[in-house]
Amino acid sequence: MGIRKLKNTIGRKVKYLRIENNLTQEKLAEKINMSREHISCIERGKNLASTETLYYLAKFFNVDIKYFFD
Amino acid sequence: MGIRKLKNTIGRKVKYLRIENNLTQEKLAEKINMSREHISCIERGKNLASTETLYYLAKFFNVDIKYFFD
DNA sequence: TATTACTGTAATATTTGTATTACATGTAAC
DNA sequence: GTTACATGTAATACAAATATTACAGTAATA
Repeated sequence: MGIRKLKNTIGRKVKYLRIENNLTQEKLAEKINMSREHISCIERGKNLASTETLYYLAKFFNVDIKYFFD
Repeated sequence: MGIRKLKNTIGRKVKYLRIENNLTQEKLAEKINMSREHISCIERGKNLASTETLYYLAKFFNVDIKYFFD
């Protein structure tokens, strides 16, 4: 899998978890201390979430890091 | 786990996998297309490997991404 | 001792992740 | 149609990841 596909994969997972947990981008942003705009970019596959961000997302949603890479 | 501990944890794992596979920092750097200096920093916990780097490391060493996070 | 291989480390530059601000778009309810 | 909420998106700026270059240190070995 290349970098582009990786961004899309992670983006889909983040969006799915967010919706599943009934959170807006803004609420999620508050929870993990990041900007709504950046979450939007990550979900749309424009940006690649950093290691730190993925770590906190996994922790918050109580999923394994592995989940984001499938 | 905070960011500092995360760096150290990942660094230890990278070094362990590298030694276990009988590779020098330089050889590993060639394999995954990154600089030896940066691998050194990652192993010593000075830098945090990016999502992209962790992905390629996991692929190369044939381990799950989860491994790097304990 | 001299040499070779491996690693640490600093300085500088580039790229990318992220925040902030601002505005546009969409969508549902009223 | 307008109000309110959610999201897209662009511009600017900063921080962190990474490359490059250069040099120092350490250990093994001829």
